[in-house]
Amino acid sequence: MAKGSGVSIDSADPFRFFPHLPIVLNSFPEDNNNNRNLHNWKLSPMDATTLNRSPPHTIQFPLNLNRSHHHQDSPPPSDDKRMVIDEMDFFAEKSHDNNNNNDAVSTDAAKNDFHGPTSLEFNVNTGLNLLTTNTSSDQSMVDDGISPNVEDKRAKIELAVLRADYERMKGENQRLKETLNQVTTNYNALQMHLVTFKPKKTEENGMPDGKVEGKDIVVPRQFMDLRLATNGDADQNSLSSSEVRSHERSGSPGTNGEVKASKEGIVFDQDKKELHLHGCKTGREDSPDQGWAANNKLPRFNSPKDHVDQTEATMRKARVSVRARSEAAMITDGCQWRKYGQKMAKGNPCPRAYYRCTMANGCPVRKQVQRCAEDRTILITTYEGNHSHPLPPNAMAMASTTSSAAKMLLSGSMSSADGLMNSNFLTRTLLPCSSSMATISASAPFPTVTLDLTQSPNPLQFQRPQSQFQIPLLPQIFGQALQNQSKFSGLQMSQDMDPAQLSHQLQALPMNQGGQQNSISDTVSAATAAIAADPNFTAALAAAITSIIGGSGANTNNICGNNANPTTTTTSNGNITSTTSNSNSSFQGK
DNA sequence: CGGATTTGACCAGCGC
DNA sequence: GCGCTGGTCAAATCCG
Repeated sequence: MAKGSGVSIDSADPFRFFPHLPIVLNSFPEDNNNNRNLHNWKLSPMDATTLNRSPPHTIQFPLNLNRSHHHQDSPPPSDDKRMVIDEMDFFAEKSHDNNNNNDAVSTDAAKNDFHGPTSLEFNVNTGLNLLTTNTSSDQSMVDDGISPNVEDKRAKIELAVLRADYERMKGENQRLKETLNQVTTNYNALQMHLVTFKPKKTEENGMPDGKVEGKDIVVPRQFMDLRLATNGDADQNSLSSSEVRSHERSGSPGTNGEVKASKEGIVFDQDKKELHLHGCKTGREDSPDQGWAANNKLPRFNSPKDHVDQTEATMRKARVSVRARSEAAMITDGCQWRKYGQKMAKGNPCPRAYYRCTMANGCPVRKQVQRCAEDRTILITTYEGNHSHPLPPNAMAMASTTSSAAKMLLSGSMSSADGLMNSNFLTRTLLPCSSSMATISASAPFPTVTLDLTQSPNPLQFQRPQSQFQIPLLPQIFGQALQNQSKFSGLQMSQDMDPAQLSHQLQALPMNQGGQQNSISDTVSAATAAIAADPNFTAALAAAITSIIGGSGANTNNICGNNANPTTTTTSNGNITSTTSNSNSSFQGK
């Protein structure tokens, strides 16, 4: 337990288990029916995803099916696969999409989609093409040698009908998928525009971003903040950082202290040093200047926008640490990091590495990576700050999760009358099924949410074996849950805060920082909710979400999900994945 | 050669 | 005021 450094993360916190993933897939009805196979393969979901976007070589299991397809000569796939049909279909579709739009002809995809025996059969016939063909093929299958009876014809017709339905369904699924993709792209595009224009706007207005921004978007504001932070402009405003610090110490409301004060104001407003949103006591929390906190000191708020900024400042202060088993030096979260320092932390023989996001100039996000002293197989990654730039799909999961957790943390703390965080609230929020997947460190200098992916689920919780692929989804869902919760809590807070503040806050939530991710996740969740009603689309939706979120990364390695992360691209270590296999270290990927 | 990493120096907050 | 600690900077070094 390192002292107070935000790190308390390490061991200080009573980590709780994170019954992750399993839930996810299981939640999908179809899984119950089919997925067993997938689970066995451990690839499934991801595979599906990867299939969709990655080149064939990445696909292992599915490909086989495809091959079978391609090699029509080869014997039909085992019946086992039949079970999976539905899921595969979706995936297939994706792959299909990826491959091309040419349904009819290449139908490859379509055929591929059908891994099931039926599919095969169809495929063989279908290879030629449409329903008609299929029918014919069907005939061969059905009739073989038998005289064409009325029944046969009926059967054919039925098959044709089914096939038609199938095609239709496929089409729908595809459309849904396209819609999701569209939304995602549009969102990213908007995000980019915002990032581009926002600064100008605020400057032009000469207004404290507050208002304008508030309405428009929060992201920009962050951006502004970030710039300030990075540029060290804060000082320009009036006081030097040192001055600020001195003020803080003295307890003067101005300067940096203002940030806090204002923040607090959001909640209680007064008690400056005693009660903080964070639930931390004064001491270190006041040392925003330190390390990561440096960002916090930067923005000084004199304008009305203050409360908003304050909120964000708070956000930046909030930290989210992820504990995961990994042999890799660092988990891959989809972002690009640059190491800028390494230090030995007190109480831990393992050095702590400092990284900063390099995906965009001035991105304030930083992370610390350190192995747990007690169990060196556990890698503790602590994130702080919000990205000031759009994130790649494969980075969204983690970013979304962390930002959501941070929001959650903050909102939770704010809502609490005494300034203490309600860990139960948070934990419950995270996942209904889990009561202890996340913990909040009240002792840490900064509010810290710890997501422990190293522990096995609670005995009472899901025992079911987990498969790796589940992991990827978790973060997203997890993040979503958090987000929703945070929003929810935000609403609740309304009671405690003034309308203006609330509005800002609410506005901030969606777009905030990792904002884009939030939006996306929101979008996805919304779509999910809408479609979920129809059980028939559950699987499709699952596949779509998976592809967009986890798969988008396109990292073949990503099987591991973020959070643990997906070791995406570069790093190669997919370890984490296994790591997450909370169920046990057994998986540790190697 | 350019970018990333390493590593010691430096700064600031905190406790004594 | 001093020492400890966390965090950052930046020159030196490494690597592709």
